[in-house]
Amino acid sequence: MKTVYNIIIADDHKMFVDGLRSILEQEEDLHIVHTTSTGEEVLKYLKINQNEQIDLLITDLNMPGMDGVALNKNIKKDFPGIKTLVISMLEDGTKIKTLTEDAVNGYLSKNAEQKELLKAIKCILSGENYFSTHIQSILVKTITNIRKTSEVRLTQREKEVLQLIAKEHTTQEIADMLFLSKHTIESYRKNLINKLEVRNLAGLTRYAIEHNMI
Amino acid sequence: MKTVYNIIIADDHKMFVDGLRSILEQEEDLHIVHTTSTGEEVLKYLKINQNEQIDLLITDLNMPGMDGVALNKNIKKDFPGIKTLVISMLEDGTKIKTLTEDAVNGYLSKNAEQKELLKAIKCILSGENYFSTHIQSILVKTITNIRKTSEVRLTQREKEVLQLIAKEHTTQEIADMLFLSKHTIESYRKNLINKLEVRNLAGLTRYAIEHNMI
DNA sequence: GAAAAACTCCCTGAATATCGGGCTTTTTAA
DNA sequence: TTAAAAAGCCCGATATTCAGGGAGTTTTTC
Repeated sequence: MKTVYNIIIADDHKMFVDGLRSILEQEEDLHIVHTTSTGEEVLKYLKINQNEQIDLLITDLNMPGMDGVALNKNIKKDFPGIKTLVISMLEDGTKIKTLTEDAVNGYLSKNAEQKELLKAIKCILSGENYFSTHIQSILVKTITNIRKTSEVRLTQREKEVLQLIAKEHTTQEIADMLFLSKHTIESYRKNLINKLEVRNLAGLTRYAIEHNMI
Repeated sequence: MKTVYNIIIADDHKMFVDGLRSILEQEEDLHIVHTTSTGEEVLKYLKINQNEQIDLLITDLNMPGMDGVALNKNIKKDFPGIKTLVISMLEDGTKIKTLTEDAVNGYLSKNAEQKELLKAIKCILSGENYFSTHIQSILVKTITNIRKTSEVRLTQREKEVLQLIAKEHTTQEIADMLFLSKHTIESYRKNLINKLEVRNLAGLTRYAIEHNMI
């Protein structure tokens, strides 16, 4: 008896999907049943074709609308039987971390070789997870880094004030906006400078932008 | 007589190269003679194999080391007979503009269809340039936008000062670094605030970051 | 229910930034 | 080539930020 695995591909870069298809079509036991360019379409397809047995979803990370992270989460919630392999341009540690927490089965960079792609797919279909040593090291780095930076967690109020500071508002203005004394805002400002280990307003602004708070 | 066109592909995403190859291999008149993952390799290959007639270079925009923009420029300088087609993930208006100024023959987004890819290649090989209407509109938008923002062009000195300001340096420090009076730096600061139409240090920092000057 | 964290407010002096001027030199364009 | 514009430079007055404290109230967390 010959097993054929059913695969769905989600990627808004059609050229990439075409490439992926031509690679997978060379394998006799891999069958692409559907390709979409958004995460929403995948879920819609699965809901309509519940009778169809899908084994693997290969998805891009960055897509318009529902991205790979959200899609993976939804899949694992509603269709836990489907394995997921995320393939991405970038090696975004935070997103990889979230994906692993959501039980993704593998992560591959788009600069991986054809050989590695097939290896990952085979690996996942046989029940194991696949993460290259490189991805693993990124994951570890991210987790340890998060642990380090999570010590400087800001409170809601602090975030609020920081945002307004970065938006060029003066202390007095912020005080008026939040119905607080200007002394209070000055305290926040001081605390933020301490907590974030910056020297001045420029540092605060940079922090705010880098943590996309504006 | 049957013409076969020789093509070189440069992209650090091997999976994409594989996909591209399998698409192009279906065409009888297209022949991939070489694939590389960096721009430097392309130039090296061309220098060594001068006798070989290359018709088209298909290159990614974002690559480690020499990127697509620099590669295109070098190709057009040293091997003006070779047509170039840049394929990129992102639709970066500024880079597209630079590319057109450097006589690139076509620009394609990676989310283009297989059909469009072949159309673009055929178009370029027949002597025309290929830019989709979408890319054209981005180009126009970028150019008009540049014209708009070019009114607030900063001098070299201003950029230098702005950078240092955004890096949390105080006026005195910057003055020391640039061997200028602190009053001078204060003037720059003032002028920058005027020119960039911001209110304070936070605005300057944001501008610097948004125009990736740090 | 106690301890910790968050939130609020206040003070002072020193440092720094901001604003409104004006001046000379270099570059650009009519 | 010669004005006009831009770049580079400086000053003083005022406003704001920064650093160092202290201290009471409310909310979370254990």
